Amino acid sequence: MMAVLFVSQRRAEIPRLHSAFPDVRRINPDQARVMVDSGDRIWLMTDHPDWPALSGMLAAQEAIVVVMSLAPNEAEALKALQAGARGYVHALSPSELLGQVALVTSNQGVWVPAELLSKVVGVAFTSLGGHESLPQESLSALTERERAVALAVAEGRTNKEAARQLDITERTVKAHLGAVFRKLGVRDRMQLVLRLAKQGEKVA
Amino acid sequence: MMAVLFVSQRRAEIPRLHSAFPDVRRINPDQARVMVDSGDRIWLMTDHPDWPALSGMLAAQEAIVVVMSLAPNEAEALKALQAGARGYVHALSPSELLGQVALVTSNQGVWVPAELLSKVVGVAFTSLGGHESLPQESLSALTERERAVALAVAEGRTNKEAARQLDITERTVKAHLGAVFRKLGVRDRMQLVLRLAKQGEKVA
DNA sequence: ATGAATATTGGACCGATGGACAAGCCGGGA
DNA sequence: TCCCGGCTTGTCCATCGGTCCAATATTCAT
Repeated sequence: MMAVLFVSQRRAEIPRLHSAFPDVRRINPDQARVMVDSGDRIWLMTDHPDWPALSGMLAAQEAIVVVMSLAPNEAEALKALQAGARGYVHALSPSELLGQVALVTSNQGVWVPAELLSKVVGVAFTSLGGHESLPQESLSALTERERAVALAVAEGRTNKEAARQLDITERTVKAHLGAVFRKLGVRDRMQLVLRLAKQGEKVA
Repeated sequence: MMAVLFVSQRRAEIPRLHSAFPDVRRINPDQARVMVDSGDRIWLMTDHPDWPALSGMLAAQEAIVVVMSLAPNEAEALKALQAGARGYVHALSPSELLGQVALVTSNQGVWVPAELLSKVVGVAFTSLGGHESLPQESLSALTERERAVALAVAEGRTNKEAARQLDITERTVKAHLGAVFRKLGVRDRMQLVLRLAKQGEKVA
């Protein structure tokens, strides 16, 4: 458990990664889906065409994904974070920095190179003006926690993932979700997301 | 050096912050500009009207700023990060969590509550126009039957309902659906409907 | 004709989901 | 102080959803 894995298509290894984490093992992208376990720390190279999908899949399995690029840039950083990665770093960073990244990401933190961070945040900030509160129409009938659960689920998260994000048990997520279904008159999570999507487009 | 400071207008102290950091001292917002030094760790309450400006000033002095709010929300989180804060957290978080936040932010990391993180990153990403694949594009990768099943499921039907509609077995629906998931790189029907919804709004 | 892709179905397996029934904790109001 | 609504967790259980291993038939291209 808690394995440290280096996922890359072409590159066999990264010396500084090994010096920072002697236990690191290298696996192929297509091996990743079956070899990765919850809590594993994944260093994912961007040398595979489908690395965002792979990142999303690994993140969904509650692995801690850090994307490594040989040519870091803003767009790729955002893609990585959107794909569930907890970090985005230059592949040839010093081992001390890699250790720092691991420390941060292992504690619910996000690590992005300082020069990219400001851009990421800036972009997010400037784009917030338009579509801030979309689906609060029917959500107003819900309590705060029910709303939080509903939104998490409507974003495609599983009950387990929603539980982890809200720091409650899966059982509590089910309780809130059941209340949401009852109040909104929908039968399951699919109907919920469709309902919210429909209202979202009405506002927009 | 490396002082831990709690900056708040009204609130005298936060018990859990003290238990996490016994050395923390409380100062007023107007004292902050002169008392803060490089490397200091600042816990900044949002109970002052000009807290974003204050955060920016402290960040410019290379202090590590974590914004604390009694009612965390997406807009405020973005405001905090845009103002140079390294973290944004609920003011009444457990002391263990506060310790984690300090650990992350002290190591170049960014800390945002899990439920807000996805939104912040998501907003940033969608504003960049990072999508390449249009709806026809992704659906064209599917066969005719796969597309029919995908659409039925994306409209909220269960496998059983989709089977009845297409006059095939539920088992066959599962088979096609599995192929759809594999080709589109999604893990389940929720991700599918979200994918199609996202692409749909771009076309519209 | 032979192989590749597609469509269909079966069985089995197991995790995810939603409901039913119960119950403890906490904060605010009567 | 007592009550109530919201938040939290538990167990049990039926169903749904997704995947793996096959199998058969059809079409199309080489």
